Amino acid sequence: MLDLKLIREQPDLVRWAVSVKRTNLDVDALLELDRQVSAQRTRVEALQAERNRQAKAVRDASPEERPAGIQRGKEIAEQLKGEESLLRQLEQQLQPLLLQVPQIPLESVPVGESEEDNVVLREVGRRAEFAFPPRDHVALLERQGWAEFERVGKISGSRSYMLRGELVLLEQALLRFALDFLYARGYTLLSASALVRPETLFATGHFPGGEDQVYRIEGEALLLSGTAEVPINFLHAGEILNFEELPLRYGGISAAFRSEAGSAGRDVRGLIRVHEFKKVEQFVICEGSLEHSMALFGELLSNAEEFLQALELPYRVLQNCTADMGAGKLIMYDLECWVPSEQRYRETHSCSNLGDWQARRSQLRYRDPAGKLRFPHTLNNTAVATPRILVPLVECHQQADGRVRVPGALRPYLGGRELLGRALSAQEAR
RNA sequence: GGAGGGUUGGCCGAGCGGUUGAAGGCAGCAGUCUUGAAAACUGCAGUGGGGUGACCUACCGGGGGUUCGAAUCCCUCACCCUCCGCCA
Repeated sequence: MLDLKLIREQPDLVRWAVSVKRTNLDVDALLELDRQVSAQRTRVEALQAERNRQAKAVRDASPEERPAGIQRGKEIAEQLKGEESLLRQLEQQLQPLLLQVPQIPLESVPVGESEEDNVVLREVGRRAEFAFPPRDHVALLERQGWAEFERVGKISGSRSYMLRGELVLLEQALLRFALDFLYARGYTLLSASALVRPETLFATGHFPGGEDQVYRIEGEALLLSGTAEVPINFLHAGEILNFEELPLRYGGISAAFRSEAGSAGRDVRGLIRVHEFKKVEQFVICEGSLEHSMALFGELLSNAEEFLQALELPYRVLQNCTADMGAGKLIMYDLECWVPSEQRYRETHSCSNLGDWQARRSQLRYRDPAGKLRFPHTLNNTAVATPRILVPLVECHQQADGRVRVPGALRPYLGGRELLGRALSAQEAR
């Protein structure tokens, strides 16, 4: 959500944002409706003032004057009823439009038309060279007995998976490493429920627009969130935060659910795109200035990069262009890890600075040192998401014999083991 | 699932249907006093919307209703607490 004043005073800026973000929003219709709401509000308030005056007059009236005063009050109340209901109608028309107004991207963000226009900022780490034909993660997992792909379909349908054996431990190691990693950097850890109310999804900006990505619980007004960003963002909703406690740094672990409506046929095989996964998310609430939030954007980004470096995974940093960055975002970088079987990078992390866009929707404020109420900035980035991260991890660290080398950072979580799996025979490994 | 009690400003906590936007306290800001600080005392001070301004208006968990007039009465939803039942 943007400040209505900004929309009124700089409609061209908003039109620009709508255009470069490929949003479908009629800014002029919004402005016209806003004018109608303002005019109607003025009418309603004038009537309210009259009603209040009349009520006081009745209170102070002599018994003889009273009936006439009450009659007059009734007339005002009757008229007010109609005008108020019209105001409510207009406001209800305006509200959904306001929720669609995108954040103005930073000037530095490349303007683009699709994800094709995202910009590679840098590539880090050496892509593994294999002296043998590398297997893809599905083949690797099946041969090691590390996953159930065939049977699980009868339990949960397509895009489902079940990890098995040592891979369960590897997944837990990754999650635990991510938590320790953030804890060591002063992040407050949260173990969050994915079960959330609809307003939490409006607050983050997933709604309106992302409704078909989210699972609903039948008979309940609850939904299954696709990221801990949703519950964490709403944790302080409606509060006035103490300036001294900013920035709030959170590391939240949760289950994550995504319907993947609209991705039919894409990545149906393996662990890249599944309906349910586990994620450790970084989430920060900071002072509402670009100076602060961009510093923290850098922090969230380098946390993720250091994490990937600790996993010894080659990755690249991508700056998302305006068309591929989501309505609420000021700026967004994706981290993509190298997947040998596909000979390309796949997204594992997504780092965003939302400015005050989410905070406005969440009624989240703080009092600055001058005593003025201000909206903070919010940011988020993945710390780790599994099982997706397992794809580059097992593929990049696979050995000729089908075993998987454990990067040093994870060994403490796996009893010091350097290799997972059993050496496959030449026949098995085929 | 059943029964009852609650939700008021940054926090705590009063509040007969009509000078209550809301007592009082704490915290905050300014001043007096003091070498300085503390204490004490005095004053200022809620949030959003509208107006150049005096000022008007809304907000006492959300929504709806009764009334000339609602923080106060009614309905409804959410949440919190207590007891009973069930339960990983």
